[in-house]
Amino acid sequence: MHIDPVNILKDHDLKHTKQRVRVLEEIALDTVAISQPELEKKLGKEIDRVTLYRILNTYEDKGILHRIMDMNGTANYAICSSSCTEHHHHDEHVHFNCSNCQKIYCLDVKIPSIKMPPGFTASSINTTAYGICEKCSAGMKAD
Amino acid sequence: MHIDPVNILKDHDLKHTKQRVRVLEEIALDTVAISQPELEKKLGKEIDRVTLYRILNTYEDKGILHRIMDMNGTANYAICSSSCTEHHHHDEHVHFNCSNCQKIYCLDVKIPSIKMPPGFTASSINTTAYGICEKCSAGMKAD
DNA sequence: ATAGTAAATGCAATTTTATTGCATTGGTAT
DNA sequence: ATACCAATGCAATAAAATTGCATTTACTAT
Repeated sequence: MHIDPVNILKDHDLKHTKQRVRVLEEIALDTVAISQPELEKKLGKEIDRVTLYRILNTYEDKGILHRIMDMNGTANYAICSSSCTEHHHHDEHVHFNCSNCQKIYCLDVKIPSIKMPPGFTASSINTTAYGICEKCSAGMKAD
Repeated sequence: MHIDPVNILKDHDLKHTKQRVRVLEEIALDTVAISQPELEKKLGKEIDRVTLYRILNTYEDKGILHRIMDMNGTANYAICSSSCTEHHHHDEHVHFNCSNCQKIYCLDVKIPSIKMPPGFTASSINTTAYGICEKCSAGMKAD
């Protein structure tokens, strides 16, 4: 996937700052989602903790990133597919949370449609599988 | 569903204490899951904050409760179906998280089976739908 | 280019949430 | 009834998130 932070910012009417660019760069490095604590560890020297919170929030609001909660309630972030807009996320693919390396993958697998009981109206749906990822099962070496 | 806290404790070799009974009673009151903060609010006068944490953890370990993370990373708890054991949860039904009242329902809907990509081995899977629940759509009055 | 404006950042302070250690209390088996 | 061990409560600490404000930085119009 080709990520151009500068254009992403332009496209969403966000000011171009080095902190914002760095966050996008860092997240684009890997195809798997990265957790907020990891980001903090990597960028902590360059970007203030609070600023990071704020950047992640606006990115999520704007539909640039999507946020996946893992089993422990920590936020993980991945770049949204191009179809995401400010008010509707289309990250309706299956996530995979490795119980060995903790990484969260955005799988190229659609979430099957599910019939809701009468009275319940679903506007979005999220499914995440837990288990061992490909890297960990080959070699079983953590990260 | 018929819940007998005393027997549940016996069945899992847990000591019978009034705090443990109260937690189970409180959770059994409603068919929907209850969040940790809500529990704390309801039981805060009777049970110490720390004790509540510990009780919820042991219940989860023992397979008495299952924990569902909501969109905000807060833990919600519901009584496990009878088939849960200490080392394997069978809460493989769809959850519904109402964006109005925040309640989490355990729907009587099975999670469809999903084929994992090569290399990925799923041991459990979780899907939660977000939207408006039956109570909120009838009347649109929050809790 | 420059100045003006509004927004983004960093820092400090605060709040909320979670965890740990230890003395005391309370169940349970004998 | 007693003794033992686990569970509880309290205090202290740690970790995570939030808020307010002064300063800096990007963009716009001139």
